[in-house]
Amino acid sequence: MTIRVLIADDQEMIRSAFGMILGTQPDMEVVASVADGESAVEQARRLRPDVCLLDIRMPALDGLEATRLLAGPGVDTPLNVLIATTFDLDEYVYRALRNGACGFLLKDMSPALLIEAVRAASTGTSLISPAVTVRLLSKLAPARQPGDSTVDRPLPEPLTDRELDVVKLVANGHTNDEIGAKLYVSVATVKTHLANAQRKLAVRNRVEIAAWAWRTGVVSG
Amino acid sequence: MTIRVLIADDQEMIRSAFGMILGTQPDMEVVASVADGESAVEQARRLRPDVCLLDIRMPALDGLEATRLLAGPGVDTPLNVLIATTFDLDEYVYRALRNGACGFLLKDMSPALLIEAVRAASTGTSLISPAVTVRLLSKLAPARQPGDSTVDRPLPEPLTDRELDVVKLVANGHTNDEIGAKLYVSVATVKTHLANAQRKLAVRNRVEIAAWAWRTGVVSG
DNA sequence: GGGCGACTCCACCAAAAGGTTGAGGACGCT
DNA sequence: AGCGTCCTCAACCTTTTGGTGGAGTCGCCC
Repeated sequence: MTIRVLIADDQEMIRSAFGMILGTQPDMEVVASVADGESAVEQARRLRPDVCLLDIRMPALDGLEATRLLAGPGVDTPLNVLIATTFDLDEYVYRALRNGACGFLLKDMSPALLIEAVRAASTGTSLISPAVTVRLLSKLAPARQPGDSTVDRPLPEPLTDRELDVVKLVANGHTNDEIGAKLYVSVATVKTHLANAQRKLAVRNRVEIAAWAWRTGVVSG
Repeated sequence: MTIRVLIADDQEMIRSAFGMILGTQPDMEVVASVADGESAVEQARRLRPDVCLLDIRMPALDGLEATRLLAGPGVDTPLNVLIATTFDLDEYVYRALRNGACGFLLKDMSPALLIEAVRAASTGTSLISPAVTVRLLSKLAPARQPGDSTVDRPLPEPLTDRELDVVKLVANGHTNDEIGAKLYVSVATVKTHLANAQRKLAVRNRVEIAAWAWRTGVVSG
């Protein structure tokens, strides 16, 4: 069960380097190697490789648009797309991921990482260059900073199960009335839980409660 | 310039497996191998390894707390900590990263990935297990789903600059009064902007406005 | 059996947010 | 000049939230 890879990059050098790296793996095979976005989309649709390794800067159609055409929302049978680029711009990362890419690599990565990324992509999972990951993380969890007071040490007073239920619903934008209805309790109860949670989390209103819930991952997207 | 690694895991098997994997690399050296959190912190402080590879479930002191002690906010010379665990829980991921860990690995990863992660960690950069990354990404950019309607299309009615200012402050948990003070406008103005933003985003209250702001990355952390 | 914590609920009040309508000034575009 | 958009503000009212204090039930543990 070999992993079939399509490589798209306008630089001949890069294409052959990637080809050589992947060629060292017995279970990987480069099925196409093209120099522009239009050919990439064309070949990808015809050959349906397990992984499409796309550069961003390409003639005719850039890698981000190509990604959207191959893996974006609305595509019925999306392919696994891995973006590899020299340019480490947030804008690129976001657009790539939103367009359905399942990986974002910088060209200064090690060969071993490329191989791991391709392997991950072939199963639809994601792997992102360390340097990029650091920045993505900083958006999820503020970066480590000496003297930072907003630490995530375990709460001195942990939330009870019921409080957590209420907090989750608050984070989803529900009013106290709705929460009461959903949990089959009165509004008074909801308010009690909320007040307690508010005290325990040391926050001032429900928006901050919701913020805590989003930050810590108690609720998700 | 070898990379000195400390391994902490309560399972003898895991410790030796990790040791063997890292041992295959000429530039890596396991300088300590301990079975509980307290020893891990102790040895790490004494030996100052380049990378600390910690399990979460450990006697005496769990890996998350150990991470905080070695790399958390307030530590003057933080060490590079890599968390490796069997349990893929969001709660763990967030706490680990907030406590200063620069990586989060699942124990079902490939040896090659472990090596890459250690190498990345030794320079302070991050690498996260593919499976975990997928979920982290889904918080940044909604996951690809055929027929998904929550796509990254631009809003039919885009927010104005001022509305965005207000939205950001809402997402940070401020009241309308505070927002007015910060932006040097009256509360009435804040309410107007907020009402407009609410209509444009098609949401029902400020918590959902905040949720939108976090989802789309208008505000971070 | 007494204590404790979690969960439930009530009343009352103050503060904040949400909804509506209207209106004036600044700016750019045609 | 006329038009539209954005930003600003106001008055008025309803709904929702936040704050405080109290109170009853249940299950668990010592």
